[in-house]
This record gives sequence, C-alpha cells and structure tokens, in this order.
Amino acid sequence: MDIGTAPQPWLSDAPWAALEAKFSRYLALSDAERDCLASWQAPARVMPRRRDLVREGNDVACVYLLCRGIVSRYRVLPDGRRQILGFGLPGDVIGFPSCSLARAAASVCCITESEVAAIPLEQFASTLTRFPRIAAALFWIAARETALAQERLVTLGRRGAEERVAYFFLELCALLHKGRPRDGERIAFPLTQEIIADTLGLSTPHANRTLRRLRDQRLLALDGQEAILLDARGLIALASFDPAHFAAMPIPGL
Amino acid sequence: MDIGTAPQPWLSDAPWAALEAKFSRYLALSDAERDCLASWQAPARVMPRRRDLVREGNDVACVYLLCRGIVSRYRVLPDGRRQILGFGLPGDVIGFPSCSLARAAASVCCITESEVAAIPLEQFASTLTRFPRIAAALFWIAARETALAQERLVTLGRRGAEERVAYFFLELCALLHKGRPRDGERIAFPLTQEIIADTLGLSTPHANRTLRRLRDQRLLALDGQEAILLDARGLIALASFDPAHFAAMPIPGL
DNA sequence: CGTAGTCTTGATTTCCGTCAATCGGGGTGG
DNA sequence: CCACCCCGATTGACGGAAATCAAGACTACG
Repeated sequence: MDIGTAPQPWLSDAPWAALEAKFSRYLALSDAERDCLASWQAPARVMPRRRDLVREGNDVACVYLLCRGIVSRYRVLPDGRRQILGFGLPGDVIGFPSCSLARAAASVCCITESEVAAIPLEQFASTLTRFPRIAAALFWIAARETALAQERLVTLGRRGAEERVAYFFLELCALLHKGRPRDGERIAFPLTQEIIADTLGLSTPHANRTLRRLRDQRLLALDGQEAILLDARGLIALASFDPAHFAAMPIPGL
Repeated sequence: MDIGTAPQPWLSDAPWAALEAKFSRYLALSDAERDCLASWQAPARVMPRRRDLVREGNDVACVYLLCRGIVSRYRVLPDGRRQILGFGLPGDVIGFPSCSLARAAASVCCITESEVAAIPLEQFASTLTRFPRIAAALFWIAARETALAQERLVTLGRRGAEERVAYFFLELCALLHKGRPRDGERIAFPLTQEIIADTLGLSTPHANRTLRRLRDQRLLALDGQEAILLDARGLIALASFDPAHFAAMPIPGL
C-alpha cells in the first residue's frame, strides 16, 4: 500500500518554510518583510499531543505561530458536548482575528505534537502597522477562513451524515494540496474518528458507521495515518462540493 | 398587548443614523470621516421584499450599505436545501469581507423591503486607504461577525432544536439591544418560521412545534410582528447562552 | 503482558424530517 | 362589498436518521 508517500505538512522537516510559503502565495516578500516573519519564529516551544494552547475565556496576550503539527479550535458546552470549529496547520497564525476580543472565544488544542512560537500582542500589532502588506495578507487569509466557516455552517445545518463526511475529506484535501481533489488522492490523516465526529456534529459511533458506508461504496479508504480518496468524483457529487469556494484570490493592491 | 412599542431599527425614520451609530460605538468620528460615510449613503435604492441583492457566484463589483430593512445571507444546495448564514441590519456593510473573493460565495436577499446604497469596489477600497481608522473599525466589525458565525457552528453542530430556537432569539436580542436580555423583553420580529428553520437547520414544521413547546413552557411568546422573551433567565439556561460572546470590544489603537 | 485509547458493532430509543391537510388573515380584483 | 386566493402558521401521522448505551476487538506502547 505504499505507506509514507503522502505529504505530511504538519511533520515537515522545514517548519519555518510554512509561514513564508503561505505569504508567498499572496505577495512577493521584501527582505525586510521576510526578516520580520522570521523573527516571529525564534522562540518556538514544543507542545505535546492533547495539550491546550489556548483555553476559552482566558485573557488574550499572544497570538501563536504554528511551526509544526496540527491544532484544533473548539468550544465545549457546559454539559461537555464539544464542537470543533476548525483546524490550524503549519504557517497558520493562531488567535487571529480573535485577538480582537478581550477573552478567547474558543480553546485551541494540539492534535499532534506541535511546535509553536508565541508572539506577544504588542509585537504582533507593531508588525501590522510597520508592514501594511503583511497586515493585508493576514486580513485576506482571515477572510478566506470566514468563507470556510460559512461553508461549514451549510454542512452542519443542511447536509446529512454521509455528505458531511465526504465534504470533510474534500475540504481537508483542498486545504492541503490547494487543488481540486483527484481520484486516488492520498492525504496524511492524523485525526481520530472522535475528532471527525466533533467537527461534523455527529456522535462517534455514527461517524464510524458513516465512514464504513463510504468505504463499502468504494468512495474512500482509511489506512493507518492516511486517507485515500478512491473516487473523488463520487465524493464531490455526494457532498455537493464546489471547489470554487476554496480558490484563493490574489490581493488586488498586491 | 400594546402593539408597536417595540423598537424597529429596520423601519427607522432616520436610516442614515445607523451607519454613524455603528461606527460611533468603536471610535469618535472626525468631520472628514463623517463626510466620507455620508457620501456612501447618497444614491440609495429601494428593494422589495424577497428580492435578491446579491446572487451566489456573480462577480463582485460593489459592496452595499444597508440603510433600512433587514436582509439575509444564504446558500442553497443543488437540490434546493437552503441554509441562512446570517442577517444584515441597517448600518451593516453587505459584502464585506467577502468582496475579497472574486465571486460571491453566498446570496443576499431582502427579508423586508429595504433601502440600500451600492458602493463601487474602487470607491470602497479608496476609502479604506484614505481613512485607516474606518478600515480598522470595519475589520473589527468583521471579526465580531466571525465570532458570531462560530457560535452558530456550535448551535448547528451540538444543540438540539429547543436550544437552537432559544439561542436564536437570545442572539437576536443581543444584536438589537446590545445588552443582556431581560425578562419580558420585546423585540421586533419580521421573520417567518421558514426563515427561522433555515437559519437553525430545522424543517419548518419542526421549528413551529419547537416554538410551541417554548410557548407552552412560558419561555417565549410571539405576537404578530414582535417576539417577547417571557423568561430570559430560562432561555439563557436552556440554550447555554453566554452573553460574553456578544460583548463588543473597543479598538486598542482607537 | 497489561493497559489505555481507539475503532467497531449491535440493540434500542429519541429526535427530527417528510408528507399532507387545515386554518386564518390580508390583500386584490370583480 | 364580498369572494377568492396566496402565504404563512399549525397540526397530525408516519418513517427514517442519528443519538445513546453497551460491549467487545484491535493496536500501540510501556
């Protein structure tokens, strides 16, 4: 089954590249801008799996740059029900734009062991004023994130379980490879079924059964730490997935 | 029953005040800034009920300032299922930040007759560069909107029907009055049950039944064009509603 | 070899959607 | 002025989807 050939961005050997790569998709960085981004990554800490990086309700003093690993943003209701709001991948700035709130609206938890650099809010803010192009790019990225959240609203509100799961893998694939999913696409997949369930608003057993149904239909396969989109076309049709919603736009003013 | 005493911001006689009021909550406007905002509102058009202001997939050429009325942003799946993503009230800039995408990701529809002013994208962009404080305020407002969308994700993913409906009215109340809901609070309510259902991911009959159950529990009453929160405390407990998530933060740099 | 976490499966119950019919008010045209 | 009609609210019967509860299997790892 050719284990280990899937790209695993969250286990990258060159974590510092992720941030630059993300910005380079939007603009050509000047040397000063590059230096500034590099300075963010200096004091990276290693966080173990399952450790919370941010706890809901706490004061916001930093944003975090994720250098390696994968994290989830989530909220829990008083009785313990949990809803995952989204994921952070290497190069993502965690806590933006929610740093515009005094207290964290959601918690952030490390799904895999992760490497994060804390950026004090003052340093972050001063970067935004000194480098307006970086501010613009961050805003652009945040706007895209908002669009993704809206698509997830459609998923939770109006799609059934099979559609949700299909959509979930297609979204993940689009986020990782930045392209339209193709048949046989393999994606690294370090997420438990409980995480899938809490992302999609399902119970863990039902998420499991739904995965099985997709496997029986030869749409999707799971193999250890990776997922395979056996029939991308079928998944797209099943989920009413529209790749256009994931296209990243260039920033007009460059 | 004292009809007509509820505030109806979307029927305001002084629509131009809404935009200023919204900004004034974040910063003290200079004369130049005030003039700029005023210039946005010049060529307002009247749109009838049910008319689409923006259609999903169309090119984005304008943002719209909503002067009077109430609009919904929504997406529909190929088979007709509809999910409402959020509402626009007077003073809201419709199509921001989604104007950062080439094509509209969602449609916008007038729920009541509305008055809107189209702002060409170039004019809007030039305003943002000439008046950075206005840009900052808009960004702040957008960030708050994102926080609301995340709370709705929790609602759709993890709350049951009664909790969703209770949450819906509490959110609406918080948005309109900008304060913690109180017992007996009356809010103007021009929304049909179909709109409630499509917002909350429920079927119309089930939304109706759920409303009835809340009425039977003396938590909530509907009376023509207004809703009454009979037992705000009960609704808050039922929905696990946290008013802190609706608090607007002042902008740090003023 | 034992333990903890995850995956898997079954039986049962609950919630919610679907379909269909009725009701009621406000507008409209004859 | 009145009959009609459309839209929205309402209710009931029924079926299906998903949650819950519970138990067991597999795997990685100490």
